[in-house]
Amino acid sequence: MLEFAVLGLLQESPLHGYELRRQLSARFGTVRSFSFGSLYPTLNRMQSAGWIAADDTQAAGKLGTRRKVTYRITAEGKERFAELLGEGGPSAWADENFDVHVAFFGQTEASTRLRILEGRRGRMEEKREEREEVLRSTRSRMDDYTLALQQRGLDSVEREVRWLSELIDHERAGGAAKPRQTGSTTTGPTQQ
Amino acid sequence: MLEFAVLGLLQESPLHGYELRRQLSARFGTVRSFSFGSLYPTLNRMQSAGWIAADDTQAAGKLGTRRKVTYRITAEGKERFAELLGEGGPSAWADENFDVHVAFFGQTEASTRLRILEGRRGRMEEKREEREEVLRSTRSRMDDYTLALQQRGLDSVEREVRWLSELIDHERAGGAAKPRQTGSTTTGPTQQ
DNA sequence: TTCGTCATGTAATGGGTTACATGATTAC
DNA sequence: GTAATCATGTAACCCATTACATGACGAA
Repeated sequence: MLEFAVLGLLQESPLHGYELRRQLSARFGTVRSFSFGSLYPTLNRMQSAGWIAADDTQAAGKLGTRRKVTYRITAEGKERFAELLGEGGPSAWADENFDVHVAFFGQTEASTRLRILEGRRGRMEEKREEREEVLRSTRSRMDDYTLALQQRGLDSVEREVRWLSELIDHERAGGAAKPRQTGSTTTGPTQQ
Repeated sequence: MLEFAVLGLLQESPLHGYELRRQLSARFGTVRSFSFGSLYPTLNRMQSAGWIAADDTQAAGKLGTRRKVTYRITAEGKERFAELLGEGGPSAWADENFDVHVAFFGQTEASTRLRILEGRRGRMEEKREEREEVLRSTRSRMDDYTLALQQRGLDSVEREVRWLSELIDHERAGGAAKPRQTGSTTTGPTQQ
């Protein structure tokens, strides 16, 4: 996941670790933001694998002091990224990966985009079913807090299904207009 | 987390591992459901710690064949659970723990409940601010997919803030009526 | 008698975290 | 000159997962 995100960002432009992490939080912060303790070792691994390379054109202000290791993607890295982009199976619509895949949809083939969105929707529909069943069968035994939690859970799954359906419709229509949120987040804040 | 959830469920009634996992998925499935590979070792650890005990009243149908190890909570386990219930600091409103805490709010002190809800809201408000800032500053450079993702992220954070505010209001009012979802999930499905 | 599901467990692995350590650069 | 933040890295650990292995029980 980190690997995929890093390749995607470096595909756009070379970056050093610290800055990379900032972009990571901004772009994928919906999901999580990574710690340096996992970022730097990952960068080293990826370099060993040949997917990225350190730009040794570093400032060299004082002699010997290398700071700011800027990484760029290599040809092999681009290949690897393309491979990951093409991944349209279940792993692509798993919780940990889905958001990152969507973030790179701009570079993903249309058919793969559709597969991922539909796969994700299918999975969310299953989840909705499960949640509905739980609510149906145990509602009476639940206290108010558990109930509130369950309903919120169900609600957010339903919302995701709707959101996905909108995106899918746009895909099928050719993806001309911008897909928008179900709620009107942008127009008026916090009105219910 | 698993530990906390297990103690809470065993507090209600003794259960064996397999059944425990089912309840876990039903009650906390909003967050995640655990695999046996983590459940069973956890049960053994908790038994060693003295928080739970295996009921060896198992069926003994054939001699020597023990199946269905039913666990019950011990006095020490109850103490430990109470300790976890009382935890109202940042760890209680972290993503991984918050839902479980809410699920056990029925057994949590009112003041702790409020602390957790307000702590969570504070954190979500920060997150909202961050997301708004990202949208404000990079909207123009974002493609449609990234934008859709970002807006959905912001929307769900805003929703959580509203949900928390409702719960907090109910807490302050004495918690008489059932706290409800913002959207009308229960009344009419899938109308926006 | 065989298949599905109930039931328990282990081993290897993975993917991250926190805490720690170090030092340069910038702003006051 | 000193504090904040930029910047990189390591080591110990944690909590989970997957894959594997085993076997009882009930139903067709």
